[in-house]
Amino acid sequence: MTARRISDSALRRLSHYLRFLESFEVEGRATISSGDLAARGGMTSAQVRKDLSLFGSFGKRGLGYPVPELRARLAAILGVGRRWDVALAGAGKLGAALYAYDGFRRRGFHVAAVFDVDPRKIGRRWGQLEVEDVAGLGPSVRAKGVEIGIVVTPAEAAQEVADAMVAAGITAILNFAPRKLVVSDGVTLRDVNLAIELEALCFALTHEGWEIGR
Amino acid sequence: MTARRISDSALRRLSHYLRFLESFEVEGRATISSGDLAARGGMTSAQVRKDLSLFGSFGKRGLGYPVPELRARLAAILGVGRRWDVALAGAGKLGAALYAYDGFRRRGFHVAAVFDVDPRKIGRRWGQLEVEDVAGLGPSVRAKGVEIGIVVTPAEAAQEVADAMVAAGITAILNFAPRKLVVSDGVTLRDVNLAIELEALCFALTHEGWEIGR
DNA sequence: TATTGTGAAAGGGTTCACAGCG
DNA sequence: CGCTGTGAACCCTTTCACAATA
Repeated sequence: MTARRISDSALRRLSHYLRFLESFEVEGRATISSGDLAARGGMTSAQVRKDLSLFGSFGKRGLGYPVPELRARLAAILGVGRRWDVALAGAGKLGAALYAYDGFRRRGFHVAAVFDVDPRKIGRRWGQLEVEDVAGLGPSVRAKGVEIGIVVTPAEAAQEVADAMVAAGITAILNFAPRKLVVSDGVTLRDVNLAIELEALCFALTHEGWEIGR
Repeated sequence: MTARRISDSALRRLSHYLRFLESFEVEGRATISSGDLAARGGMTSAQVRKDLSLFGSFGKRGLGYPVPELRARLAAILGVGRRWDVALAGAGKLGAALYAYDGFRRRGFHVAAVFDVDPRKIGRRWGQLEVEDVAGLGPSVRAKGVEIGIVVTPAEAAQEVADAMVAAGITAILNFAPRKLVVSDGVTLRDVNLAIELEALCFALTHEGWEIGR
């Protein structure tokens, strides 16, 4: 166990396992085999075992894995057992949708600040929060101890906002703006790019018979 | 050229190349080398050449690629030169954000129908559209010739809605619901899962020093 | 006996390096 | 000479297969 590297696909699978285990736990299952866990998500049993073995051995040979225990270990591995404070940059429709998204809160993510440039939006109340001027992002983020930034600005503003987040000490950014951002080493950046996903669908529709691989 | 398979990562890169080329074209550049194109997105020149070579040879040795021509070829390869009719299932905040998203329209995606189960939402006007009862999804999608479905329902309703879409002849689905969907062979499914992206950020924050691979 | 944990093999994506050509 | 196109090498991920063991 304890490697220094995990592939993006393996990391995504861990998230899936966690969700599957949560539902198995609700169903009252005490143990589960790698095969049953894999079946739930179209993976293979060997893959499940390899993925888990990156972090230790949690199972019993002949029996499988104890469901509540593995669920707890996975949550700890992913780091989702605690509350995480998030800053939203961009008080537009997408920002509002994310803010209202309930699965967010349920997973321990707490929107601690919302920023925008638009004077008509600044000062508006969002639940307990007030939309702040993006100019004050640095001090506000520092004061609130925010660790995760979400960029939901137009493409043009995204890099500038990301820079401000990094300068304020944020080291994990989720970017929804359709533009490639550059961040310094040590900052984790993930992109959700609607255009790319839609173009992949168009490609599939246009090239019947082609396979889109892992 | 003309393979039968492309990796997901290569396909995503093609989308990036297209966007880079569009901006190079606006800047008035006539030709561009694989190195310059790669530099824009942190890729390598060999990767650019390999990706493009899947579909033909578009460059001139010693010179590079003609910008407008390659842009057009890429757009054709991705299938984004035309209008695509899209159906949105879920008239909630996220659906509304996507509906209003301008990059959408600009890329040729046209929301042709919006569906929901909530009687209070059904019948409401969304621009030119009226929110329809999801019970009538099949006939409506068929009548309008919709080819792409976007699922923005709660997790519980997602599979049922996807099934209805497939039954109505849709073969390309973008799923925003945080749940693994099962679709028949021949249907292309892509997921945008906010929980997974956030958990990946938590993992990175929790495991300083770990690298998250491609 | 059923199932894990894991080396070894296979598969496939990326990088290298260079021949080919404008 | 500069840059593309591509076979070969390399590297990483997935799959296989089996010894270990509850």
